[in-house]
Amino acid sequence: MNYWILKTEPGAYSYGDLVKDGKTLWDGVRNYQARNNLKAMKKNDIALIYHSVTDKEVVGTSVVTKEHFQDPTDNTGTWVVVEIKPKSKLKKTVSLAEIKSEKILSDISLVKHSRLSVMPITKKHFDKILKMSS
DNA sequence: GCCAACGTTGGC
DNA sequence: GCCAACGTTGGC
Repeated sequence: MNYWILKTEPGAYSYGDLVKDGKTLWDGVRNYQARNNLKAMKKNDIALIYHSVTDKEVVGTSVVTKEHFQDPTDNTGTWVVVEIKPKSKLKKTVSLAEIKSEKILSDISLVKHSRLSVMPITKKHFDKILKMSS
């Protein structure tokens, strides 16, 4: 079981949209590192959903329901998607500022590689963020 | 194959 | 709205 963070601009697609849809294809990823992370995602892995730009906070968790396959919005065969469904909304969102203020979270990818849209997170860090959300 | 130019992302 | 960071593109 692995843990991930998926970043999205809530103006484009928010966690609320995911809840409303019940499931979604995480498409439109056009970055090789992010793609490689998508490819490493396994069914039942857990991903935190992070709202970038306007909110800058982690808002909920999701579950991988289908492992990677070709992105239907891409005809070059280069890019892939996974399917996820919502798991649970955080009782309290965890902001980027809060994450940065926690010493053990200060060097996670979310902070260090702010432009990467799909990134792994260790269980320890995942648990810490969940703890901060309750 | 190098690197300058350019476009995009995302925090502030 | 600005700008730093970074990835990609294209000329050489």
